[in-house]
Amino acid sequence: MKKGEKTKNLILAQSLQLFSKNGFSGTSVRDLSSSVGLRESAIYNHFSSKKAILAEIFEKFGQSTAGLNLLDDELINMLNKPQKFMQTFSEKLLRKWGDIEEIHFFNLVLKENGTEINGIKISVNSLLEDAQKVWVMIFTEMTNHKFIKKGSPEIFANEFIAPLFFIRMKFLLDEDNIDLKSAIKQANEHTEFFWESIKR
Amino acid sequence: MKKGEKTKNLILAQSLQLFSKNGFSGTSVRDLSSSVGLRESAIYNHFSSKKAILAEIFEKFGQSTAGLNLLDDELINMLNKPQKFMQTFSEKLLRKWGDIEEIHFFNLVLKENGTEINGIKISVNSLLEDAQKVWVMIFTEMTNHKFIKKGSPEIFANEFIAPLFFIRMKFLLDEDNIDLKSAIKQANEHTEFFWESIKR
DNA sequence: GTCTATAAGGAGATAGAC
DNA sequence: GTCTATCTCCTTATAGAC
Repeated sequence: MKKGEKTKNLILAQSLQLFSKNGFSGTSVRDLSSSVGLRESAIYNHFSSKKAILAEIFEKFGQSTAGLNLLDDELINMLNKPQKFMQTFSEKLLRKWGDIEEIHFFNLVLKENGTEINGIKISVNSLLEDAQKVWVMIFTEMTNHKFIKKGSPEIFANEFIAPLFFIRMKFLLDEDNIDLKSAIKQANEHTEFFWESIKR
Repeated sequence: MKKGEKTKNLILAQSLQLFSKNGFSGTSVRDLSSSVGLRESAIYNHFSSKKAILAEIFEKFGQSTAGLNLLDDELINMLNKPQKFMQTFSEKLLRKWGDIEEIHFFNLVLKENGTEINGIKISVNSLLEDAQKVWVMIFTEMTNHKFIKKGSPEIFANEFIAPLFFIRMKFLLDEDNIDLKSAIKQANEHTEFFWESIKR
């Protein structure tokens, strides 16, 4: 990181927090600068406009990984034990979702859903669809290797992911009431229930 | 409805639409009045403040029914046919969710999640929890009457509702891309899949 | 890179005529 | 109930000194 980027990153971090709490329109450059400890005008030394800050937040956090980065070797080697695989993955995913920056970003996406930024529409849907695609792949693989029973990988993916998103909304949305423990517990219950439906 | 309430209701309707699209902070009284066809000051003849409009929107739409009002006699008499019951209910629920005012209100709740209004916190969670409670009751009933297999009604409720919310987010969130047909199709697939897990 | 000062317009809200 | 006119404060953003 360049030396001069320190303040810029501080502005980005504070912006993410404030935007996620009060929305883009609900946050003034004044709010923002005072939370960083600068004057308003100093902000414009790092960003050309308020909207440019939002754009850069989405550049930084916006490339949804849909949990793809969680698929390390340890997990891949578990593909032949689907229940263990799903349980391990869920827990990793929820821990990632429980991270304060992830929570802020998710809240921001919910608040700014539909807003256009640099010609790209902010969309909750894209988050859901990305996750779905990954799991269609995984269940296709599992079906091909006969680790699970025959069936539509699309339906399997929906049925597996939907409750995880539900859990995220219930336990990992309000930063003052993060309940990772309950989230993981409920995810385990889900995986167990789901496994009964897809085991051979 | 009183005679003088006509304009007031028009203001409420337009506000719901604009707030849901641009957020509360992103909508000015000016935007609002011009969309109604009045001057700003005329708004204050019906509401004491901009915030009072938001409050009244939540009074009008806010009492989540969680689908309770969908439980008519026709449905209640189907309790002994759980699959048919769930399928009929889902379709009714999705049709309700596909209503343009419901979509606007849901988007508003997502945008203003966490905002306090008259001391009450706007919360997506309360929507989820309300729905969950209703279905815990239903599955308890079904279990007691041995229409479905033994199991935790709470888990059954989560597993049944979560995919419906997922479907709502996917097909009934963006008012310019409402896809009720796909929503109902996917809900039927879900019900069928879920039924296999809970039938005796 | 941050400061002070300032521009130019938008915000919510009120007063009083019709 | 709606209008015109107006108030006061806040908003994003820029200019130029240090």
